[in-house]
Amino acid sequence: MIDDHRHRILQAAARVYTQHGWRGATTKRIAEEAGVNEVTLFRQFGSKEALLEQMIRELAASKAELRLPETPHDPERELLAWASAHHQDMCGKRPLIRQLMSDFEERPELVPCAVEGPHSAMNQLRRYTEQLRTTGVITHQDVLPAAEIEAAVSMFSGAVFADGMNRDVMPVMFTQPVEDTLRAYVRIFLRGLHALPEMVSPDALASVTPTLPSTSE
Amino acid sequence: MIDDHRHRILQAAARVYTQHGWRGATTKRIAEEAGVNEVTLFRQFGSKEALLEQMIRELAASKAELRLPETPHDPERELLAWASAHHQDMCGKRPLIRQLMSDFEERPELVPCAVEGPHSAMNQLRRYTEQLRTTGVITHQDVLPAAEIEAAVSMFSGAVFADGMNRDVMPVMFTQPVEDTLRAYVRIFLRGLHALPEMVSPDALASVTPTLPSTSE
DNA sequence: CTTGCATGCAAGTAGGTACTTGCTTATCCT
DNA sequence: AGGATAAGCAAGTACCTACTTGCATGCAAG
Repeated sequence: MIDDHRHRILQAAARVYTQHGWRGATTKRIAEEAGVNEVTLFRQFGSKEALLEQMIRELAASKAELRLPETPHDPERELLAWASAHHQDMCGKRPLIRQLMSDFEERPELVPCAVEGPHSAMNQLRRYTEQLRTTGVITHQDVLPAAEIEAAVSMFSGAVFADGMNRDVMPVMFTQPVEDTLRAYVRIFLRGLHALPEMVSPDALASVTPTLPSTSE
Repeated sequence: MIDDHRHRILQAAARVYTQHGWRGATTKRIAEEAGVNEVTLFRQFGSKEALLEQMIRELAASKAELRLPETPHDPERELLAWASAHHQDMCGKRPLIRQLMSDFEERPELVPCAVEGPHSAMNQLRRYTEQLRTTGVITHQDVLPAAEIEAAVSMFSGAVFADGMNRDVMPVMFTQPVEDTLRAYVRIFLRGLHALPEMVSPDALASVTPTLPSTSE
């Protein structure tokens, strides 16, 4: 019974915080939303700050349930699944994320727990990409600097993040449906890594030119 | 004198709003920050809402002063300049943008004016990319669907946005310095459009294989 | 010189905020 | 049956919030 109350209060706090932010999430509103007396809230959590912090920690801990395979088999399909899962997860949490980011200025202690989810997601992508390199899916590794691989990873995950965060408010900037867009992101990512068949087959290519530097610096 | 006061109040409002958000930007704080009496603020602007709205409209109107050339000459250099300018512009407004995005839930009327800047920036990039296509810098146009070009544009600008917004709170996710990262984004973008020399020269390529579909659908 | 006008200052209004206290009621465990 | 525990309710505290009012001051144009 008591756990049930705590749970309901935490859920109510999440809804109210998501809509109105830290300052707008008044104890009165949260109590009404949870259908409990305002005093109960203080008896259970001690203070508004403690309540909101616990709620945020719990919500931030939940992340998209998707593991990229240890060894890549079908990169396009697997990366699309990764992108879709995280895009969807982020769309669900979008208003919460927006409120959180605005609170970073006043409550920097929120940063670490808010950042944990995206961080682990990106590390998964990093490891997967490393596997692409070691298993030879990425051709021309010799001329592709490691920094550029790293940048491709952050570019890809950054684009997924930006799409999820901004699509609702800037429809003119995201003209294609989500799934098509993500598919294209995956292809551009892979092509950026030389992990997609280029306009000529790798075998034929090797016989034509030895190795051509890809940079023009 | 009176315009000077209005200006100082607007600037103070921007600073306070940036730090504390809409609810935290109290008239008392703004007046203190501006060094004027709180009553002056009401006599000049009528209400807190009117003041903040005007301030946001003015700030959102200012955007990075950089025009991509009508006809591309050195895409890598020009796109890097574009990305750098907008990244820097966004870093300057980062706390403001974060607050704005959190207010979208409660004050949707802010959306249009907040979105105007990024929108015009992306349209510039769109036009420039179209020029890349029509002037033939983008090879293999025949096999590159228009939707994928559009996705590349939103991927590139999304990545620049995500980098500018998140780099400060997630240093582990952005390991390389800004300038290097943006340069890599540009290269991956161009490679994604087949606008960078591939591992084999286009001439040699044409003689080896006729045209190979690039998609695996 | 005096008539406006923008400002400062002190005070007040009406409501909201987090949080507390004292008391009553319902429930569960032994 | 009895005693601990958690909940509800009404009221109150001390402070903050946007916003108003009345009055005194300074300054600039007629």
